[in-house]
Amino acid sequence: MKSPRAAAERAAPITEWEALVVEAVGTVIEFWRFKRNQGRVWALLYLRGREMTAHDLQEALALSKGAVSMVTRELEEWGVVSRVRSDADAAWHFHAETDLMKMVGRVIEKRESKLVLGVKADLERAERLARASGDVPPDVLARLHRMKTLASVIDRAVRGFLHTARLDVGGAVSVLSGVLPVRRPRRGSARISPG
Amino acid sequence: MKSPRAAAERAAPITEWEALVVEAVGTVIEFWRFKRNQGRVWALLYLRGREMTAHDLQEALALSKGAVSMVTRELEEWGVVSRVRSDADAAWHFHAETDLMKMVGRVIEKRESKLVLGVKADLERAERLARASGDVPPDVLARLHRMKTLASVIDRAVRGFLHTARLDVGGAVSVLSGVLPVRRPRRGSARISPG
DNA sequence: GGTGTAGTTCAAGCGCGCTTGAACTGCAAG
DNA sequence: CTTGCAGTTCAAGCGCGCTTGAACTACACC
Repeated sequence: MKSPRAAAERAAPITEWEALVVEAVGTVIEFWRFKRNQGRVWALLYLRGREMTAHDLQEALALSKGAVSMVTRELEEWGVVSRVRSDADAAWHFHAETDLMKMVGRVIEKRESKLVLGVKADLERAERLARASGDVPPDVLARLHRMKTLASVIDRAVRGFLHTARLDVGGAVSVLSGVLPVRRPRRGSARISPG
Repeated sequence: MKSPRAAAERAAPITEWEALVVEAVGTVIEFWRFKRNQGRVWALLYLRGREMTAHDLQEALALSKGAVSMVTRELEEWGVVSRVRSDADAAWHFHAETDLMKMVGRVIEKRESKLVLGVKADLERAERLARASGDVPPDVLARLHRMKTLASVIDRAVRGFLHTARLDVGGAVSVLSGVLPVRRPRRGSARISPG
């Protein structure tokens, strides 16, 4: 064969239980508007806990060459996967970082900001136009104004969520990396298992 | 003509500023995984503050007959739009309720529950299978367990958000209906019932 | 130089959900 | 009964984003 090294370390085919985990993470990540395969790749890397080549990933997850390239690049940009050049092998090897949720939080926040800024600008322009036109009844203007208020309320609620999630996820990061978060006798946080 | 009543009350074509509002709400509602046209219809009904027929909506928002029928039925099922038979006209008239966010919160919560329950079940099954197979290294089992913990953490964060959002939106409802929310510095008992 | 493998890019294809519009029911007036 | 409008349904069409796979670059070894 051409590459005895790679051939020797042929990727282990994915097991049934690994597939369950991979698809579960894929489903969640898809729900948060990322690509399913991003979640699948991260999940497998994290689960196995050792480096895998692009080729390994391609076979284990039944992806095309191109898909692996795109997905890994995106995960790398977000800092949830890193790529190392191993000595024993000419190929790149990927391994999972543990701060998946930090990335999710960051990206969601950016998306939300963009959305909210656009909407706010549109509502304000609408209000200006409506006032300028002069023939808009006061009750309609009042409702328009209330919608702006609603937008702010929603915005604040989402930001509050992201903030809280970020904090909670601070614990989650530790959970993923194996470091136990400080046990606070808060609400039912007794879920954390001994390492 | 055939129907002098309807002809006389021809729907006012949508103005530029109304379009801005309608599209803004459509964008937000779409972001929350509802149909854009659901947001557009609700927004126009709410903004104008008076009843509109299916035909009015069709013209004002450039929708097809079928689309109006589907969208209004869905909005009705969620309780954010109601339908009344006017005396002056044989047709149904729609008008907007003000508790849009209550619906959004409810539906999002349902979706999230479904997702989380499925994921939890899958991860638990995976853990059982992995243990049963016997040849899974302990560190991998540990990571699998940690993923379950992460799932719980995320779940709790989302539920916290929805809870908070629901409360905040209690105020928002009042905002939309014109009743000013009481400025309570603390959350919790801010449930305002005008009736 | 040539050969082979690793990885990237992007136009074309595919899948999936939303929208359309024609056929349908129902009702009221003539 | 017929006519005409209001509203519903659903198969087919369309749009949009993800995936594919072939052509490409890059690099290592001979």
